[in-house]
Order: sequence, then C-alpha cells, then structure tokens
Amino acid sequence: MLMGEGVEWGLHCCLALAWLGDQAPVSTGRLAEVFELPPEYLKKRLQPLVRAGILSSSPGPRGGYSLARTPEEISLMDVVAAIEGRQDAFRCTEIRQRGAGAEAAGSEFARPCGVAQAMRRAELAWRRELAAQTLADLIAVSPAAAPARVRRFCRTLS
Amino acid sequence: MLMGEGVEWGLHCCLALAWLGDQAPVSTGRLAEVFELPPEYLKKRLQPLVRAGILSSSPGPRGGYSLARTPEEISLMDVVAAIEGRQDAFRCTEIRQRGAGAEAAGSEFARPCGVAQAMRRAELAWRRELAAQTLADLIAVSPAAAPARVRRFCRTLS
DNA sequence: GGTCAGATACTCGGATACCGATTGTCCGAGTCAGGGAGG
DNA sequence: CCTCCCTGACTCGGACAATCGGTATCCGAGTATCTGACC
Repeated sequence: MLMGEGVEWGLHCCLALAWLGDQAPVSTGRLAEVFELPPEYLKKRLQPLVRAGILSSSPGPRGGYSLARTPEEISLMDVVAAIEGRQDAFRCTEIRQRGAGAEAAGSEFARPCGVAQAMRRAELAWRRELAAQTLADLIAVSPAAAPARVRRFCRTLS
Repeated sequence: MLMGEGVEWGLHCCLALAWLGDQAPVSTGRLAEVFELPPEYLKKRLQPLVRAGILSSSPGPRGGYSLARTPEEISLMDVVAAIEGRQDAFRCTEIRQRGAGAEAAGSEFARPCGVAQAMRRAELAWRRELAAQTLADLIAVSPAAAPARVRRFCRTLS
C-alpha cells in the first residue's frame, strides 16, 4: 500500500498552474524544470489529468497545459482519482465463500462482506476528506512569495 | 495505490479465530484450508501479526495461532498497520524545494508542505475510522451461522 | 508405576525464484507560429 | 505595404522496454509434545 509519486507531481503541478493564473499555457518541459522532474515521464503522468477534464492541453508552439476549471472547482480527490485510479485500495476477493464458506447457504452471502464494508467505510472517510479540500485551499496556505517566484522562474527560462 | 491481499487474509483469519473463541490454537494449515489459501504464504503474512502482539503462536504439536487479546481490544487499524506497515501511503519528497524552489528563502520551508499536510489529513481520517472499528464489531455484523460452521469444518478436518 | 531420553510434528525465520506494476523512454500525428513570395 | 501560403518546429498522445516491490515457495533451526524404554 503505497501511493505513486505521480500524485505528488500532479498536485504540485496543478498548484503551480493555479499560481500562474490564466496566462499562457505551460509546456511539460517548463513544468519539469520548475520541479526538476524527468520531462517525458511527467508528461505521461499529466495526461490522465487532461482526460479527466482537470487540465486542458494546447498543441503547437506556445502550447502546453493549463487548468481546465477554476481552482475552487478542482478537489484533491479529482486529482488523486485521475492519476491513481478510482478503484478502492482494499479489494474484497470474497474468500469468505471459499473453503468452509462453501458449505453455507447462498442466502448468507446476500449481504456484503462485513470486512469489506468496514474497510470501505474507512476509505469513504479518506475520500470525503480529499473531496473537501480544493486547489483554492492549497493556494490559501501556500507561501505568499511562491507564485511570483514561479512566474519569474518561467520567464527567465525562455 | 493498492492494498496487498494480506490485509484481507489477516482480517478474515483474525475474525475466524475470534469466532472459535478461546479454544485450542489453530495451525496455519488449518486456517489455510478454511479459506483455501496457500499455507506457506499465509504463514508468512500472519507472522507480522504475532510480532505486533495481535496473535500469539504456540510451537510444537497442538500448536498454532490464537488471539493474543480479546476481540474488543483488536482494532482494524492494528491489523492493517501490522501487515501493511505504519508508514503513510503518500510520502512527500519535498519537490517544492527543487527547481524554482531552490531560489526561495530557507525560512519559507519551515512550515510543512501544504500538499503533504492535506494528504496527511485525509489519511488521518482513514486511520481514525479504522481504529474505531474492532474485531468485536465485525463479529456483531457477521452471520450467526458462521462460527458454528467454521468450528464444525475444523473438526471434520482432523 | 515413575522417570528420563529419543522421535515427531509443528512453528518460526531467513534465503531464494517469479510475476505484475510502476517507472522510464521513444517515436509518430497534429497544430500553430513564423517567414517568404506574390499581389 | 498587405495578404496568402508554405515550411518548420514545437507540442501532445500513445506505444514500447527496464527496473522495482510484492507474490509465492522452499529449507533449516528451534521447541514442546508424545512415545517408548529403562529404573
């Protein structure tokens, strides 16, 4: 049980794009230099965000990525689900029906597995907490100097 | 981000041991037949539960595993932490300090990373929900016929 | 009958293959910007 | 001087390898129980 690093990358990239505001799109190479990440691999991890409607991509020169919605409309749950997948971390394989359970009446398994229900309840709490936090909340707690620094950094690159 | 199947195995095994009550210990081979699991691998996944003080193992003939505490004193968090590890699923690699962040004042990073804080908040909600559920709660919602069936199944094996 | 030694069976712990998923890299399709020719 | 078209380069997108953690298995060491012989 270990979350891929793509989540951290995606969140920070979305936050940086939010800092930059609604100016020109930012290419993956530019974003990669902002965080010193492998450009090609970063591009691969940002593509699911485009498919999920969180980022929008512009081809051609002066192209790149930009936020598809306002920061208030992008929750952390959206980003995590887009990159890491929407399936639950705990998956019930119904081992209760195997072995000793095979002798039980089928009606006993009409109710969902109690273990799976308990794990699902915990994951729902996790998802609820992620959905309650938006990019706007991250902007609120980020250092005041960060947006200007990233903007200046992108300008000195070109 | 995907939880290992050992968590499901461990939870169901603990639940089965709780069903059986404080009778003789159950060997891994017996438990493996109850759920049709590979015996050797199941043993490897139950060992962390012994180290964590959730199960107690008895060597020699008539040996096996038994619950080390009462079901009320075993939370799902204990089992998950013992098998899956106590480290957070999201790990912050501080990419905010790299690239553009390298030019920032060091004092800016005295506060923890906002992204990591948000992710940690969600994981704490997950852990809190797991810690609130105990094996006794799982027993309460399990089918009434299950304990007797598992007991009978174990008896017909010997 | 009691006691002690040996055999047995079970568990624990580590060492060793195997597999899938994540990580990392590459090339092709599409598109917009810039430059040059023509009017 | 303005307009149009063509070339070019840059972008995204998906397809192709390599590496790592998790899965699965096995074997040796240690120990308590049981059996059997001996006193």
